[in-house]
Amino acid sequence: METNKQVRVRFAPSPTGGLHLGGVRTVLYNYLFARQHNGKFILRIEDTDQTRFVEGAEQYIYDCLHWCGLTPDESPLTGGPFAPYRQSERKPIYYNYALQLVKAGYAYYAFDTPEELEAMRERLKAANSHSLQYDHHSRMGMRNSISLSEEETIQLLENGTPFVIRIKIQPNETVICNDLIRGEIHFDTSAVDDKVLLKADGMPTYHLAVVVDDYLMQITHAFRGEEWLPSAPIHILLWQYLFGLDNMVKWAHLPLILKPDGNGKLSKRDGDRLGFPVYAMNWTDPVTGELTKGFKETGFLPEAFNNLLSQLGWNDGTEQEIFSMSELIEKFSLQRVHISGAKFDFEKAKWFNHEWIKSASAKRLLPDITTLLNNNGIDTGNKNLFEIIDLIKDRCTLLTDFIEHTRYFFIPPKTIDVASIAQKWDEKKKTFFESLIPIFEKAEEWNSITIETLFKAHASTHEIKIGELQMILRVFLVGCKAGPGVFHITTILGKEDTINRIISGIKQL
RNA sequence: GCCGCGUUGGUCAAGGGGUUAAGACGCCUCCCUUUCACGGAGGAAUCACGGGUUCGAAUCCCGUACGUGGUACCA
Repeated sequence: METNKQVRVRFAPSPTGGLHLGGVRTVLYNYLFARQHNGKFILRIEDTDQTRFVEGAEQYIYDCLHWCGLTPDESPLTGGPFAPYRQSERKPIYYNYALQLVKAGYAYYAFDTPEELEAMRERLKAANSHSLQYDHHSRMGMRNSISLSEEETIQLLENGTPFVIRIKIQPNETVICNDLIRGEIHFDTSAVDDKVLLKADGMPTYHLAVVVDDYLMQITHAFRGEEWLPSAPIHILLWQYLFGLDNMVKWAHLPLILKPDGNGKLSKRDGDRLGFPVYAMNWTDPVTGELTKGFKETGFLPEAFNNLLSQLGWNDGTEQEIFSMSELIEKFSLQRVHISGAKFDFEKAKWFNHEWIKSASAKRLLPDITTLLNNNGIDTGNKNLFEIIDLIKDRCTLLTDFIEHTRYFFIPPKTIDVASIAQKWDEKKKTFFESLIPIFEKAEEWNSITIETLFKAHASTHEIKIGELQMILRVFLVGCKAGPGVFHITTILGKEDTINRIISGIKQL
């Protein structure tokens, strides 16, 4: 074990649109691990499938990582010592390695057309074969450099016949994946198929590209979703054939994030169906124009998003659930990453956000809230938003809740909830409020304590219980029975606004 | 079908031979507040099943069931 090697980890997404929360969690774990070990976090773009190119998808990934604060040390954007970091720009590299494998007898040319492959599967299905794979059973019946004579192969190659390069899997061998999270996993190569390594367009498949690039970019640890586990033997064999097992990355397969109801991997569709975001940020499909909501726009704080993601598959063994980024960097450990998948619970996700909003300073929240309110037609210019945020943040689970909870500070209620106070309203109370106005007008100081004192003194001279009066005042000011202490509200509203709303309220009853 | 992985309340989970099987979310009750929250105090609810091993199993072993991932010239 080369313990002195600098830790280098990578996130290698395919830019096909949207960034799933599971992807962000993979980024997070990579990032935490890199920071904890003073290593490097690399972003590599796996764009080898040219048929799946999506406009803007790569930029979107940068935007998401930026919002989350999980920015890579090396990427196509920032560059780095192992550039290029976009696989489409590394195309020639892979061909040479594929060729090397063919020469060594670990891979071979295959000339089968998609139709022939389909026919093969049909044939195997009809024969009741328990494997429908292109493998040691079936490859002799196909058109490839193993089944064909050398002359035929050369002829086909010289004729420019389209070909792929497939790995040649030897049956009856055991490949062991030593997973950092799950321990030893054994695979019998008899059940592994001859996967395509190099496609007919000269691009590598994922299998070849990860191995080659992880080696070339000196990656030390490879974290990826559990869905990759079945193809691990291919990658391990490739490492063995190309670069040696001693140089191989250490693998860690992360548990899946499952849909809340039923079972299966959480997908964008589940979010649409159940009404919660799955992507980090809003994503608009450039072709269909369809918008998929993101956590950011739903009103999540990036601190909360990272925090909740960190707990979806890991905990530190104590009762602590709220972690700052620096705590996570300090405490994260692969040993405590779970083995089994977790169903995503949006209620719990919101709880995390609520906790972060409650403990956030008004200063931290101010820029986000200002933008949010302004975008929603609320002019915050003449009021102390700082103070308002402090007053109401406890009742905001999502950032977007600030709209509803701050609106009445800026905009007088058009109508008030008459029904909630109508029964308590009588001539005596009307007189009380009418005579309250000149008292307020004459008030020299306008703060929560003096207003309350004035109000209560006036109530006692009228011999009315203050409770009901406060409720009425609240509805006059806010429009409904909600919000923080009513005298705090009058303070922020100011004398003029308070009096105007009382006058307006009396008129509506 | 075949191969891999998994299974502690509704959900997230701690616990890895002896525990009254933590805690959190959600739900319910009460207190605080003549509002809504926040906060506080309680409550209901769990080791998939069957065999072993053991004085003793949620914990170790083997089966079974169920779930899930893969089985593309997608990643």
